[in-house]
Amino acid sequence: MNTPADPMLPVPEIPHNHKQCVHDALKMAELLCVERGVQLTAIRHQVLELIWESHKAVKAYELLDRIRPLQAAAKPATIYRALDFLLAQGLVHRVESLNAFVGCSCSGHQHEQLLLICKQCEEVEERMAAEVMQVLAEEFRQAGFAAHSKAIEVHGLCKKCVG
Amino acid sequence: MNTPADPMLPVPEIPHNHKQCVHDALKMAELLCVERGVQLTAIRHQVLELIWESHKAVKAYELLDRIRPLQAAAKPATIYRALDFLLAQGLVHRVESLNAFVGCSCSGHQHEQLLLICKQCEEVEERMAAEVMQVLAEEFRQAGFAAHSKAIEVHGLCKKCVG
DNA sequence: CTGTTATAAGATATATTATAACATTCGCCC
DNA sequence: GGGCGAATGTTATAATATATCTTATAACAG
Repeated sequence: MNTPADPMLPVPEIPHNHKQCVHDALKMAELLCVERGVQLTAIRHQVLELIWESHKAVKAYELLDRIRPLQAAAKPATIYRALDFLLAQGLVHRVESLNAFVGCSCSGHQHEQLLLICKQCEEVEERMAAEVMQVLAEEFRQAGFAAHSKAIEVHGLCKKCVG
Repeated sequence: MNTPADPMLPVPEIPHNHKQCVHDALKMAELLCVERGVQLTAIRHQVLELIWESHKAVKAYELLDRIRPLQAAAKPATIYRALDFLLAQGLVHRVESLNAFVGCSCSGHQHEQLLLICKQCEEVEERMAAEVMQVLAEEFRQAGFAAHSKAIEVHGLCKKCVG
């Protein structure tokens, strides 16, 4: 079942401490919002926390269901407004191809990202992929195209699921 | 209003003969369907033709409105089924980020594509971008990711609109 | 021509995703 | 504590997509 270690791959995976991971993301979000003078209100914070429950992309109406224990009166607009805010602050990404949302794992920087979306476990890995972005930029230049969007989504099987 | 010619850009644009362009695309579609032993039925042909009316990405319900003069009884499923077929045959692309559809300009080949989506004129340019795909493949290897999807969508301003 | 099988299309209903519009409340500044 | 803008509540509806069941047609063998 297990494939032998690939000599090309660097260090073996550090086991993922998700509690820590979420904690860091939330702390970072709080910090950034203070810095920027915008309000990470209770609802927005809760939505962000719900999104970070896993690394899977999560749907708006799923968030709605999951926030109801905390916000009994929540309506679609409640979620979409929180999402609008979080997207604007770069704290989450919208996964266009899934109509779903995922926490941004490097919220500090404005950046282009590559999103690797696993069809099996549904987790989304975010990568900077500087070289890809650079080659893309050259392609845009050739096409005379002024790119705005900054996310590239690719579906497939992640390392854990491809085994 | 006009920007001077950019010395980096190759030949000036060949004026686009859209009638020819559509004709070619439809002929190619007919040929491929015969080759593959699948049926390009009247509805499917009409939908493909409607999609090719422009190089803009077109919405399913817009197609529905536009096919009604020809197919008075058309319902959402009519369009979605035709689209499913056309997508399966690689004759059109789904633009995930717009929930819209656009004709595939190189239907013959199975291939990876870069879709340059103009925010202003809404046209979609399809490019092979071999080098981009190659660098991406290397990135996937590093991530241990087995990519399935083959389309990359980028929003921005096209050559005509950026001027 | 007729029966058989597979595929396509019609028809209805409903699920899912997202926004509009307007009212109300909250938090902050003065 | 009054005014202002941001945030949230509330209701309604728009836009996108699929499920399911029925009916029709194509293709082909006998």
